[in-house]
Amino acid sequence: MILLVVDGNSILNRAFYGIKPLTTKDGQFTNAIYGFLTMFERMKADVSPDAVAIAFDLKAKTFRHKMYDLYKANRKGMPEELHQQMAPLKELLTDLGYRIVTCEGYEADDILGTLSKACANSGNTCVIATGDRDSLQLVSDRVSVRLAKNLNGTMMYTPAVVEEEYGVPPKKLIEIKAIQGDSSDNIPGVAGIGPKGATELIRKYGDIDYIYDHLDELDIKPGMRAKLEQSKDSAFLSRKLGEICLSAPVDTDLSSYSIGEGDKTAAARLMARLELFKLIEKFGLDLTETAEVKHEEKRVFRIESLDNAHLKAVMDTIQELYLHIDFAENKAYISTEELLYTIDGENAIKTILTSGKKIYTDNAKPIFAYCDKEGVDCDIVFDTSLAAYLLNPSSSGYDLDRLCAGYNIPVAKCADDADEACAFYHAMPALCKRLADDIHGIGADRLLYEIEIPLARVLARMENIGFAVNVEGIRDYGEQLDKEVKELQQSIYDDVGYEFNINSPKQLASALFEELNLPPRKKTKSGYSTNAEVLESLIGFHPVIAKILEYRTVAKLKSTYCDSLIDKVAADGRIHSSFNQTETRTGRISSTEPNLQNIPVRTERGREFRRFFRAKEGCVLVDADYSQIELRVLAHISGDENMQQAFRDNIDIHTVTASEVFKVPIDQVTPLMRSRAKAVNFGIVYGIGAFSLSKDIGVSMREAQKYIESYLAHFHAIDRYMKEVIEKAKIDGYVETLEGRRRYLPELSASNRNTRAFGERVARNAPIQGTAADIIKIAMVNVDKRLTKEGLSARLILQVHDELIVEAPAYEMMQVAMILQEEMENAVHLSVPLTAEAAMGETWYDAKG
DNA sequence: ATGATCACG
DNA sequence: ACGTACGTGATCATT
Repeated sequence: MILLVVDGNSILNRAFYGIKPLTTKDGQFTNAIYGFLTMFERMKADVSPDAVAIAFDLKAKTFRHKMYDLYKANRKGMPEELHQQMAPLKELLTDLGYRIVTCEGYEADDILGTLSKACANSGNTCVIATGDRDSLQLVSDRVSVRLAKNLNGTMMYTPAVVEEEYGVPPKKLIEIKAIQGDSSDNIPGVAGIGPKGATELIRKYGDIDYIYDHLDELDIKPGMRAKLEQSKDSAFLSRKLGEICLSAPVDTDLSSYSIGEGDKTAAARLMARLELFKLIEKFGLDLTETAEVKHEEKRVFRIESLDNAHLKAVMDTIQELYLHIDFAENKAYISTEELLYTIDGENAIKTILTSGKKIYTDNAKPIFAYCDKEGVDCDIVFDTSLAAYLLNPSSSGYDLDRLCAGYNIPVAKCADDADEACAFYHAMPALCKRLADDIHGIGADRLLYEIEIPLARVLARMENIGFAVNVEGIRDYGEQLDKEVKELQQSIYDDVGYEFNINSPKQLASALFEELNLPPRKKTKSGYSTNAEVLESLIGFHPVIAKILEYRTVAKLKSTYCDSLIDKVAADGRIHSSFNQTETRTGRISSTEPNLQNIPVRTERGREFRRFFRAKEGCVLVDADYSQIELRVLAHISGDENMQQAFRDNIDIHTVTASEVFKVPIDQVTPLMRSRAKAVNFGIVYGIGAFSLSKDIGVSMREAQKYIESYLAHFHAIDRYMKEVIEKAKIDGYVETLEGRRRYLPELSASNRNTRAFGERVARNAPIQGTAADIIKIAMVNVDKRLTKEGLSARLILQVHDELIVEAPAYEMMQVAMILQEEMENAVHLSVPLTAEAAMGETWYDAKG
């Protein structure tokens, strides 16, 4: 039989430090649990063990470990974020049917040693799963080690692999360590001899006993001999410290480790409480089991199919309509206390939607889209996914099953034979109440009911309408680009001397840095970087570089913006992008299939694409964008008088900034100064560092630092705000926007410095970016209202973060431009004016100012 | 499935 | 000593 022995603490450490922080809504850290179970599941699948033992350390206090403690004195204790994950992890492992092994006075290593030996002695096979190399000394014919490298990868060590890598058999590794030492474990070894020397000595002489017994006779250089002599005691002590105990008093009856039944329901429930929904799937558990059902009165509901004849009668008895619609199947589900009605057919769906009832649903946008297509209206007052998104925009999904599980909503049992999902449709009333309470609790009522839900309707209409495109134009342009790609490709092959895949960063790196011997600048995980920044620094070294940059640009335009855009044109000659409202952590919306928010604009060649996005016959596009919305928001929330004054005076903000940073009068600001100041303004919004700023604008770090200091000295309230927002976020655990949109920041309490620094930058940026998102969302809702109210046929068709595009009949053009400007500028009232400018034209290219 | 790259605000 | 600006999505290569 095969026994899998897991080095619990070491895998847990790997998981904790290898995965970025992950927490539940209330700040319980879960990344190590997630990582541990992911790695464990993978190893288990690889090994297919008959039995599993998971070893953990206790506080060790035996002789050997007292010595350890002495040497480990400067080892830091477990950070709190990791410590709090220990207990739930152990509980999960037990619930999943695995046995956890600990032993008073012994470390996990010793348990691995003891169990692996027991295995080998009884003629069985043992696989050790661990994250550190200490256990390699245990490898033998019957014992192998799987070393976890990261979340996905393990390395398998058999005696042959160990010998190949270290040059000695596994047993001799302790001897090497005795000489080499190990700084991470504070094993001293022999001062002055490193891995190479130690390995050579052991390969030649076998062990330190032999070496010290025959020190005078051996053929060792005098310097090394002196070092060995000096550290003799240390060498023997080190061997003792490094040697894993094989006789810890643990249960060595292997059958007692066979995988048990556990309590899968408890496991799934705990995972749900930890919001680790991916794990529930990974372990093949069932979410329906996770919700707590009351013990005595196990609630049951029945499913009843409702035909059109009875539909109206039933509807009359319902005040609040809890509704899920499956448009693919043309099926609606209405939840009541004891029943879940199912209603088939489009007519019935329309009857329900137009009943005038207040509708509570799990996904409003498709319902709005349907109503828009059908020219009817419905009254959706609640959407569980939007509510849950506002409660935590960092979650990975907002499906009913997850939400119920996360809230521990009692899910009644379906008495009939039905799809499991039905239980969650039936649970919607309870779920909605909980979500609504929480939304109220965080003060996000206006955000949900007056912004996000109405916005869902606007987005649905935008998706339905789509954006007209000139397919022929795109196709022609594509052919032109294709020609250029092929020419560049050939020219690059000629320069390099052979054909290769230019799109492969790996092959390109080898062409540039090996074949052409150009100097590499930067490394990535998988080799030398070939990104645009690197290539630009190499222009001048070789004519091929410029061609590669050109090739990249043209190939990107061709594949991303020609080929795929043509694919997405619907039968009506228009592109219908999807706008996702629950995707970003800042409150922005995102656009997919295709993404219309990243159509090129910065270079002329890319910008040409916008000529193919056009208004339909008889219409024009009206395009309005905010001027400096993020800096205006910053001026408002920081209360900085200087910046506010600049906006009130309507002076170009980058010029003002340049004047302050470079200490020259406004009229002496040069274009270079302005462009650098612009970079500083951007940097401030993103949570700047001197390093990145210097890289961005090509000045020394000292210089960049000076700019930042002058900036913050002049805009001193911004300086204060940037400090205060972090302090507050550390206390509250989240930051929020003007409208109360939250973003939780577990990163701020991480032990990793870089992670924490990241959290601080996010704390500075999220309120700004998020408030700007709030504002344009309000504007969208209001623009849509106005267009309807004034009886116009103009319609919003696209939003690009600070820009709105309306397709309007030519004769409505001026009215629409006014509406856009007014509604955008008056969406909210800040302590600085908001300005928006509208322009129009037949194509997006022409309409963008 | 993940990483590298690059398009946008 | 180390890493280094916020937020997205699509494509291609690679594992």
